[in-house]
Amino acid sequence: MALKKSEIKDAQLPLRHTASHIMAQAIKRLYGGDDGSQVKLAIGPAIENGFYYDIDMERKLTDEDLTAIEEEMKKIVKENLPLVRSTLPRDRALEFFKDRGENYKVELVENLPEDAEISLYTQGEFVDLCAGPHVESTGKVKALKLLSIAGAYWRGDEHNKMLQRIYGTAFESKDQLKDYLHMLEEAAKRDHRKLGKELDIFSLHEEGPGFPFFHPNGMTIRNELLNYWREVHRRYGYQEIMTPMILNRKLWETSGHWFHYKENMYFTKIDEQDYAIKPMNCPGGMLVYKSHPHSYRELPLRLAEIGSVHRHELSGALHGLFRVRNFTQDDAHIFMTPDQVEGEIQKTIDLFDEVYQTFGLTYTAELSTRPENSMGSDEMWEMTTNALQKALENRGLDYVINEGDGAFYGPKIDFHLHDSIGRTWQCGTIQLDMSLPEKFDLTYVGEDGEKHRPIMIHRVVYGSIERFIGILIEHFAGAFPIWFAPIQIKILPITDAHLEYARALEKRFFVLGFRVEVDDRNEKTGKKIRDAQVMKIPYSLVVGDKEVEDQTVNVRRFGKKETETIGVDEFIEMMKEKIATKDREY
RNA sequence: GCUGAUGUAGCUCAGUCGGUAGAGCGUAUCCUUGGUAAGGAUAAGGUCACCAGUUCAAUCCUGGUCAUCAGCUCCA
Repeated sequence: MALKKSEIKDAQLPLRHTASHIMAQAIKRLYGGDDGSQVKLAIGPAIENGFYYDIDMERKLTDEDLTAIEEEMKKIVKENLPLVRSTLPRDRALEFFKDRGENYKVELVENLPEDAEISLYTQGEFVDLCAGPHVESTGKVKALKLLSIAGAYWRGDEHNKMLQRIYGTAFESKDQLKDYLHMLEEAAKRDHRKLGKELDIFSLHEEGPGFPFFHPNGMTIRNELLNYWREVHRRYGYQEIMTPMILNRKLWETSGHWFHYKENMYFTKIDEQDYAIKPMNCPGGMLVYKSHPHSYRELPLRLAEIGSVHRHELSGALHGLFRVRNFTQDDAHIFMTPDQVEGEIQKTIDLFDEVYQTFGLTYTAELSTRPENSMGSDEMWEMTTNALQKALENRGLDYVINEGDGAFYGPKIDFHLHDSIGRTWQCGTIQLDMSLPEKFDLTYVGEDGEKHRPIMIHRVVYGSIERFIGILIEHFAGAFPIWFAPIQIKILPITDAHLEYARALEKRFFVLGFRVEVDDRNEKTGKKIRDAQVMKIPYSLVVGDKEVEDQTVNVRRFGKKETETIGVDEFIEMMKEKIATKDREY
């Protein structure tokens, strides 16, 4: 089933839209001066979880102002003002907003067609340009909260003036608001930057902004994810390659990056010649393909590369592991004949599906089609876009179509993962590329003995290992499945009389490849249990007189209060089983 | 990069209306040998992000730089 992006509507939309008008009205009342002209309104739409309004005023709003505005808004709700729709011809509307000094509204109206009827909504003394829809009166907004103040460019263009944007949210009932605020709290608790520090997974330093440092715990996660990745890709017929980090300017000129991606690249010189640090793996992959002639019999050729890339992202865009300047793509380039496209895309979707399911992540796919400034023939676009669409439909996936959102070199499918608290993350993508095979003059020899141009796709499943780890930290709230938990087992001897037994167990587990530690500190059991729980370690094994005598362990699973005494062999079998099946339950 | 905010011990934070700082956790040592979320004592730890300026004196005031945070823009 395909759905166009513009068709997705939120039931809370009218309510939140009205809330944004109420906020604008409150701000006008508080800071607008006698005629309201000291506050100029830009736009104020409803968004996914709330609403915002962009305003232009001298005074810089503070958190205290936010509280005052919220109070004023509650008054307006109490006044229960009806929202009345009216229309004006375009020239009258222009005059109306010019009189009030609302120059942003004037600009908005000017962009509407000459013969347009302009719709306005009035509530009490407040009138706003607006297409609606709204709820019938301000009293319907039963629960509202203002969340933050931030800067935003007029019309989203960084060359324009920066306005003040106030974010808020609104619901039909107080309970819904409470649930939403609770979800925000839960999200803050799971923040991978916080957990990454607490669980000693990674760190960031002033000495390298955007260049994450992975600690031993982080490397365990990384390596387990990559081991799994390699196992899956081997099964799906991929071969792994590695290409250099630094390559000559000539290559980047051929690929086009030297001209189109320069602001995002890092450069260096070797023997007086220009080199660039790779921001993408593709050009290197092209050289591998080109290193010898290919027959149609070799296709599809799937070359995978776990490649570390560097991109100079804007300083303000950096965000924990989600947005960094050095990240690792689980890249692959697949070269194929035109009639292999559909089947190969299907196979790729299967691979993605398998990987995401392993982590208990559901997803939605988005198909992005031809943009305005694109290269390649109409036939090629049609053929490739159809192939992507058919592959999606053959797999029975629900997907969203983003008209005109593809890359200039080809259509693409993006995979948006849904985490355990309902947020979505773009990770995997399958992009068709009609440009690079052309630029690098890639060929294969067909059945007819002639040279042909292969079709190529780029694809990543994890997207960026760094970002994916960040998502997993938040998805599991740091309580990872056994198979990639940094420490799987903590052995807690009750007194040092039991240390010898604990050490013997540790050795046995270590030999089996389990990640195990003994808490040999001079602390009470309660303290050791607490610390193991804080570190979210899957299994705490308490060993005392009873366990030594019976050769057992007392197992406490993370997050559970009850314990269970089982034989050591039984515990080992359970561990092996959970690891082998990548079980997400403890 | 832009707008706004923030930067004090390893972590989380308090504090000084200008006279070089404190708590809890963590760490070390000692006592305690304790059965499922924090046993006790003592100690070590800070150029108060960095660089200038004002001042008899700056962690505190002013300016700049860097980093982080909330957004915008951009994106894996």
